[in-house]
Amino acid sequence: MPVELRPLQALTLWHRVTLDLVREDGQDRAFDLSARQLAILLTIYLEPPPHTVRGLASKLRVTKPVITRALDTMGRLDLVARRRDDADRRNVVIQRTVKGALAVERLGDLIVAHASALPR
Amino acid sequence: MPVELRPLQALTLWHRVTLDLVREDGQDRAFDLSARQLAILLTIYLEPPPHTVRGLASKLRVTKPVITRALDTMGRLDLVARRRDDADRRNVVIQRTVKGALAVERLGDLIVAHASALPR
DNA sequence: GTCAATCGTTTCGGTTCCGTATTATTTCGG
DNA sequence: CCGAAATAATACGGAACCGAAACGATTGAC
Repeated sequence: MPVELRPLQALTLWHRVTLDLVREDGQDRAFDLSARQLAILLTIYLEPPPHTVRGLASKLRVTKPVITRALDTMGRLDLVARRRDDADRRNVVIQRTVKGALAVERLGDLIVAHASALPR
Repeated sequence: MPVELRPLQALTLWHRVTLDLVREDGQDRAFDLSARQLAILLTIYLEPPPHTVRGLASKLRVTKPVITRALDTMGRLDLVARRRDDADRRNVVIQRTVKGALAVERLGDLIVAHASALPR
C-alpha cells in the first residue's frame, strides 16, 4: 500500500510534528537541531554505513566544514560518534550511538502518531 | 481513510523531504528556515487568523522576541507581513503573502510526492 | 624517497540567533 | 485623568553557524 496523502494532510502533519519538536526543545534538547543537522542524523541512521564527512557533504551538497561542525554539535549531544578509519587513517567513520538511535526512534513514533490522528 | 504510516516509512519520508529542503537551499532560500521559523510559518498559513506575536509565542511556548525576530527574517524574505491592528493598536496582526502561500504550497507538494514514492 | 592528491579539521571575519532585561506605545480600570 | 497592565520591539552579551581559505596528517603514484 503506497502512502496516500493529500497536500493539506501533508502540511498538517508537518505542522503538528514541527510544533511538537519546537515545544519539547528545552527538556530534551535532542531535537533542537537545524534542518542540516537533522538531515545528517537521519542519513546516518537510515542509510547503510559507512558514513564519512566527505560522503555526507556530497550527499547534502554542502561544504565539509558544515559536516564537521554538525558532528561536533551532535557529538556533544551524544547523538553520533566519530572514529578514525584504521584502513585509511585520513578517513573518519561516523558511528551511531544508543542515544542517537533512541532519538531517531522517538521521532519516528511521533510522526506515526500524528499521521494516524490526521483529519481525512 | 486515516493515514497509515509505519515508523520506518515515517522516518524515510522525513529524511527525503529534509534532504530536499537542505539541498535546494541556495537557489531558493525560502526554506532555509529554522525549525521555529517553519513552525511559525505553518501556523500562520494553516490556522485561522488573526495571528499575533503573543498568540504565536504562547502556541509555540517560546518568548516573544523569538517571534519578533522570526517575523523580521521571514518578512525580509516576503513570506509574511505585519500590520498594526487598528482596533487595538498594541497588537500586530501577521498577514499572509503571495510568496509565502506559494512556498507553503510547494512544501505540501514536496511531501506528497515523497509520500507516494515511499517503499511499502 | 618525493611530491601531488586526498581527507578532515581549524581559522578567519562576518552574520544570525538566543535569552534576559528594558523600552515605547497603547489600553483600561478606578 | 492617572497609574497599572499589556503589547511588541529593542538593547545587550554570548553562543552558534556560515563560506572561503589555510592547515596538518595520510596516502599513493612514480
